[in-house]
Amino acid sequence: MDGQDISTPPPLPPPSAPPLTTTPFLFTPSSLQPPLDTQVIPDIDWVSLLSAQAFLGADHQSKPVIETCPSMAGNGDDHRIENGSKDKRKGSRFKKTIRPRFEFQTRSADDILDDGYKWRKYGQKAVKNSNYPRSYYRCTHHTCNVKKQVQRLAKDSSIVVTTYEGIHNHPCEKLMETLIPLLNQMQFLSRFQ
DNA sequence: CGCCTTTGACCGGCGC
DNA sequence: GCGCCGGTCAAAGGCG
Repeated sequence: MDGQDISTPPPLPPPSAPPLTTTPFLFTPSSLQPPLDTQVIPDIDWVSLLSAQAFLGADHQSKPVIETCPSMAGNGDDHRIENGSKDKRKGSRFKKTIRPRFEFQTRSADDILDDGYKWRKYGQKAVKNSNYPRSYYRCTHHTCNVKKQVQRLAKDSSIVVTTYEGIHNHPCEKLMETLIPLLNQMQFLSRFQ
């Protein structure tokens, strides 16, 4: 368990909504090098993705849907191994767990996509075989430990590769702001059917 | 003053 | 065992 209470209402919306502000949207996981033991679902659309993420919210640990990879534990639980630590570093003392992970590409001039969540950058690294650094972000919500990585494609610098890892355990306020008037309108219209 | 980014150092995993 | 590499920490500085 990653520390979040998955018995209570599943996270609404999905861990990270598709970037609404970037066009055109590309989803071409097959063009990427999947990390480790990832399972890539080709030709995924966001409708199925949203369904998948809803499912992940209900039972993401036993049945990761999009991609999985060994990763540092998180989402609230501290999985640090407590033996003989010389320093207080967290990253090096987490045991591996499986966390849901998926990635997509967008063609955008901006590295940072407005996905409705608030992120804090905690690192940047130059990676091999790429002229562009990889940036590491963490969700700023205090109980949420979702991370994302952002990197431009070496072959096409206009494409940004974003990798999300983990499940948000809190609602996306921006998305709710958008959805609530829509839901109200749908309720209103449904009375005439 | 609080939050954020930047950046060098550190760590574990992995291949040889 | 060693070196490379990716991921993370945390101090320092910037900004509103």
